[in-house]
Amino acid sequence: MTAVPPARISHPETGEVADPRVEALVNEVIGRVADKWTMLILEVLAEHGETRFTRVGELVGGISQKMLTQTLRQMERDGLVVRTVHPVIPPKVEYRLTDLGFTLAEAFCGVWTWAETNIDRIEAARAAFDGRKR
Amino acid sequence: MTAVPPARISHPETGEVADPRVEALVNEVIGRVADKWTMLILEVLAEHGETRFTRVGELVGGISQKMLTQTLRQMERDGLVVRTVHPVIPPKVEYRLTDLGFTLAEAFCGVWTWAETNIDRIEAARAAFDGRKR
DNA sequence: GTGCCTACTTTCCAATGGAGAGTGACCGTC
DNA sequence: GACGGTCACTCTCCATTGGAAAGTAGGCAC
Repeated sequence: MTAVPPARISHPETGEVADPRVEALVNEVIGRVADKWTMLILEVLAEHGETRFTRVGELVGGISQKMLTQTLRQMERDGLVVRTVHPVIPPKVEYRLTDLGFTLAEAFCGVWTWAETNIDRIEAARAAFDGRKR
Repeated sequence: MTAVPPARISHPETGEVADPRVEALVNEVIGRVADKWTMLILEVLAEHGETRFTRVGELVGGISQKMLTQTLRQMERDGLVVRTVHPVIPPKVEYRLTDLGFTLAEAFCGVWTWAETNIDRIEAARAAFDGRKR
């Protein structure tokens, strides 16, 4: 988190950044992590702290139970969340971000604020595009 | 890009951030933009500047033509890229980021460096998880 | 007993994504 | 003048993914 490597953008024609092995791995990680539900869950866990299964689903909104379980499991496997099972009846399972998860949430924070500040521009662009083409 | 709103994370129990209408719109935008191919294309266009159709495909790697056209069209509609058709034979179409696209690329830059710096931690977490469960 | 609670799991079906072939428009070669 | 090549798609077929809804487990209240 300290010692951020030099920017990876804004230098066209300057050659690749690193060896292709790392490149491929990074792409694989991006593929896993840059998914709608992962981002949304990351956000609610960052905002609400330790949260129960169904509550996460409510806060995310519009997610099916299948995808909720699946995404949470994936995130647990990648070390982004910790799953705590309280052996009570009825069952109680809580999820919270690990340090790693938190750093990722911070990284995504920029995208979030970008989305907030640029919604109008996107909608304008869409309207212009749709108006032009049809 | 100026006047970044206060951080949206790290304050559990502090109540929601804004009105739910904006919340929903932001989620919709995130859903569109936080997609594997969009991120990857954004990255190559940020790094390589104006680029031709097939070249983008090569640089992204592993993307089908269908998804390439589809994602580029979507990005064009959202005002992230500009599509320039040179009326020559054989056809030549170039794509480049708009200012808006560039700001998004910058926002994603944090995720990129996060992925680079944390690959080892993710792999370790996965190994631990898989070892525990099987 | 019958329900109810929660966190899943399973089943079924519709939508998405990938592989690969086809298309159009023209040019250069034979 | 038929033939192949180039490039940016577009179309078709099929496997995988994702959503909706029902089922499961296991004990507790009635």
